[in-house]
Amino acid sequence: MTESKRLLLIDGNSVAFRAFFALYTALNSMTNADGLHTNAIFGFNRMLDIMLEDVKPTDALVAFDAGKVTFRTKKYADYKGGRSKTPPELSEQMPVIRQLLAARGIKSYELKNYEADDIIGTMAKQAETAGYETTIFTGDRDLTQLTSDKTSVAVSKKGVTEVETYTPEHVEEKLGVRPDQIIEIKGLQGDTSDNYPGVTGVGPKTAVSLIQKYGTIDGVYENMDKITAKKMKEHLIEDKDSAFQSRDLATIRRDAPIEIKLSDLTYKGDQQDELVKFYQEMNFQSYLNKMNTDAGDEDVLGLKPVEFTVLTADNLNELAQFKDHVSFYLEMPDANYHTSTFAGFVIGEGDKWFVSRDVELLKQAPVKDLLTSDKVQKDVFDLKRTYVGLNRLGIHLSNVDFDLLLASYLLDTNENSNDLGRLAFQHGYHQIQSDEEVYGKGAKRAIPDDDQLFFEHLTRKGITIESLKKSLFKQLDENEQTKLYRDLELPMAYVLAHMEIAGIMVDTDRLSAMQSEFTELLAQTQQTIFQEAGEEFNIGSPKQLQHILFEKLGLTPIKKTKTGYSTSVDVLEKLAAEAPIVENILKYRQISKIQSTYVEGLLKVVHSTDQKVHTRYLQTLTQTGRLSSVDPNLQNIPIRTEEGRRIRQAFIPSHKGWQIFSSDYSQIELRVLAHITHDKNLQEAFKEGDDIHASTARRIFHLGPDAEIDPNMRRQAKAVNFGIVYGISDFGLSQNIGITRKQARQFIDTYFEEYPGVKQYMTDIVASAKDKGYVETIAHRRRYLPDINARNFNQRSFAERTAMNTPIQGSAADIIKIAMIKMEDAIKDLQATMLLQVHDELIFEAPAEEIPTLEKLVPSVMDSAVKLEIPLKVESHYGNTWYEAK
DNA sequence: CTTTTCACG
DNA sequence: ACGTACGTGAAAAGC
Repeated sequence: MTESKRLLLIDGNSVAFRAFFALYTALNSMTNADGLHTNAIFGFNRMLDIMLEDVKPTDALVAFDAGKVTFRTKKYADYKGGRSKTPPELSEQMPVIRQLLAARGIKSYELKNYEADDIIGTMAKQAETAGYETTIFTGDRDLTQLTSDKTSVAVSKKGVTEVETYTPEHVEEKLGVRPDQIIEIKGLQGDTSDNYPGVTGVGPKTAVSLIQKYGTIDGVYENMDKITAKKMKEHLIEDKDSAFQSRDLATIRRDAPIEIKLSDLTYKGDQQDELVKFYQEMNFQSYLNKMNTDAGDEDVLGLKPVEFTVLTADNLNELAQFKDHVSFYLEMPDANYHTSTFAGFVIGEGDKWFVSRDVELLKQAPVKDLLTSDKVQKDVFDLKRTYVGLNRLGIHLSNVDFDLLLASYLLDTNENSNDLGRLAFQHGYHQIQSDEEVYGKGAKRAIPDDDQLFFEHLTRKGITIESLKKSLFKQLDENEQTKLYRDLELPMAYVLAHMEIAGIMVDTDRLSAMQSEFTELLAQTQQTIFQEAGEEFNIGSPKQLQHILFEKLGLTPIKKTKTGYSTSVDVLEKLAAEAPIVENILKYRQISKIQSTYVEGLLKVVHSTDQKVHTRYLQTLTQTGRLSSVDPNLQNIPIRTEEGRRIRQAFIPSHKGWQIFSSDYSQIELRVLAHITHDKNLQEAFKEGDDIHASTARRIFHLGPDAEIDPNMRRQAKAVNFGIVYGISDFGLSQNIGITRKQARQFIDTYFEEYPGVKQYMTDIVASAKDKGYVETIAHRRRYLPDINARNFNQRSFAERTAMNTPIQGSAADIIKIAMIKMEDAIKDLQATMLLQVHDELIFEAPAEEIPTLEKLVPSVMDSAVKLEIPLKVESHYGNTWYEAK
């Protein structure tokens, strides 16, 4: 060998398929002048770039499937039967992908009666003989059977850029068998997506263990006398033909009658003229100028130049030109905008953009007037962040019309990002880079020193906000989400900003006292555990704990995790009777959790300036419309155990003589369920003011109206009610309350008989989700469920449960948000301040003399937030600390 | 950077 | 037969 040859073999259909779905959300925004969809072509090209860069091939081939009929379908008519057909939006792109390949100097090939796999298998074999290094690129894991010393298989995982590369060692590590044994596994377990059966009752686990033992399917049948499991043996005998046939179907051919030779595969590289023409036809601006041609005036990344003016004290007055409208972006490099430094800002409209690193300028009249004006509309990215940032500079942002981040979140909770550039890309706008690309990531992330670079990026942010406004508003309108945006989420951003800025006072002395107390307790418990274990070890390490419990002390493992035996609470509780050490470990875990996460964690984030914690509510994160809380998370402060609950003693009012006041919705999710299902029986219980879990117990256990409900029945009924809200499964319920799956099934069946409206709703909502692809809340909040029609049972089941749960959890989130907006207005003349929201609960601080007013006012605002078919119920508590407000 | 565990609704 | 409850965030360990 004089020079090394590197061959790149690409599975054209499977990669195109991956590219299409990776950019599925961009489907409608990516079309060329002729209306041709281009997302798969674009994605394919991106993936191609990555592979070419990675492999630097001397030779390359893209193999395509020749059509539906192959030698496999001739042998087995149902092969790949039942597959939903390729979407027309993808089919139309397939021939164009071949044009792309031609322009990029790569040969494509297909062969009648054979699949792309077989072409690749055959070519890879020839290449091996000829001493080539081969890389196969595909979206299909089945091709990993072709790995060898000379051949690796790169499988695209998710998105366009993520790839997992398989070598024989990696295959063995991941699957537990050698590459050549993959077909044996497939023969036994079959393949649902290719639609061949294998052996009944044999799934991946069984198949792998059989092949590990006997090497091949032939080996299995030669050793039938050693197989003791009766049912499995019967199935193996029964399905013997099927096993061999399935293996045959799974086997990629390495001797397909291909008419091309290795020497035909030379990678010629980009055909400049042809490729320019192609990119122009596809409207691929970014690629066009990556090629460094003069076909446009963009830079290497395909970005058109932008113009900006650096704002100074001398040209401030130019801002007076903006009379009706500006886009504004305030750059704060750290995620936490309560403490972040300020890096700069951009403000402007159309082709007039002003930028600066000096945020002090914002305090000057012309800029400040613009931002606070009720006449000039502002468009931003992340209103709450911008509001809090400006508030720190003494500027009260007002009259925001468009928030790109918020609007985008409402349109699709799945495809959302806090990165303006990345989010813009998802909406089909490419004239900006992501922050990650410009600023870097991880430890290297930094605002560039280069003014030109930084200011251009800022300017593009302003332009991006302006450019996407119209289209996103239009989409909100089409989704009937304008009201949700304008009357709910946009006002919500201000309310949350006010709450975050207010913060809640922390009694650090109290926390410090608890810290010493827990340190002592932990030390004691630790010593006891070491004695019981007979050695010292790190109790906080699951790995070391496993060793002590299951190896040294010989306790029985109950549950496995990916890496070993589980030591979680439910496991330890079952083991508690076997050894006293277990109880102590549970105690240690509980205290050390409270100590590290709450006592020490909270002390770390108290602002030294005001002795308060200022959380950030993430308004655009959850899939259901709930808020989440970070830095610190104030939505998971302990309450269920007394030791933990004491943390709440450290949350106190910020003024002397004030109280903490809290109101929570009682059973809001079940009430929402009663409302949206219209179930008569469930509604009746709420209208009568019954104890809902007792009422459910009465029904599912068929008890008379006067019968006593014992606590255990009520507990079980409560679990059933929870299960219903979560999208019930018999397994889940059985696990939760420790009954058999059969009993759980019985409970569920009875529940549905007693509450037929609920049953009907569950059926309908799943059907509707399958039909429309999304579910909605009462305020038209939307959640798309791409997996609702998945062939994979687990993915599909998960999506179905989500379809049942999201309208309930999400509508409850809508309700409390509406209440919060009304609340801010209702208490505006009081000194009382709203501080926290914990999903179904609002927490305030107020002077003691206002408590009687709040006791009437707050519940009335909350229970009248929306009109449902059943009443809402609110309970209130107050005290000197959050702990006492119970 | 991922995994495990555990805190909340 | 599959392998699960729904929605979150933080800490620590161990790669």
